[in-house]
Amino acid sequence: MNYWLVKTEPETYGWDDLNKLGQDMWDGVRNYQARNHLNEMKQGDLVLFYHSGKAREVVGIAEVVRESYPDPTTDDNRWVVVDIIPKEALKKSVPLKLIKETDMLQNMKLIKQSRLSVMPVEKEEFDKILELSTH
DNA sequence: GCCAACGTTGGC
DNA sequence: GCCAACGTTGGC
Repeated sequence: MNYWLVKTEPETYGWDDLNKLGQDMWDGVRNYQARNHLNEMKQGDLVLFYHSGKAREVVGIAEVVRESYPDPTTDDNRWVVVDIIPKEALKKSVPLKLIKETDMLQNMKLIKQSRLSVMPVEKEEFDKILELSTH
């Protein structure tokens, strides 16, 4: 199983929106690197759900329930989506600031490549963020 | 509101 | 094929 992180502007589409819908497709990705990561996602993979902009924190965990297929919101066949469901809200969201202050998380693409919207996360990093969310 | 990072576009 | 110009993202 693999681990991922996706970013979204909560004012446009946030964790609450996904929860209201129960399941949704992750559409709108228009960047090759992010697209390639979507293509690598497997059913059952877990996805950290990050709010960018004003919030800047990881708020929940989603699960991939359908692997990549052509993005129905465009005729351009270069782009794909996956379907995800909300799995678990973090007890306490984990702010970017805390991630930056945590030694083990220094190599996260979230820090190193701040514009990337879909990125892989190491299991150790995933577990560490869950740990940070409990206290 | 500013700016760094980085992707895309278009002229040559 | 290179690179300058420009647009967008996202942190500060």
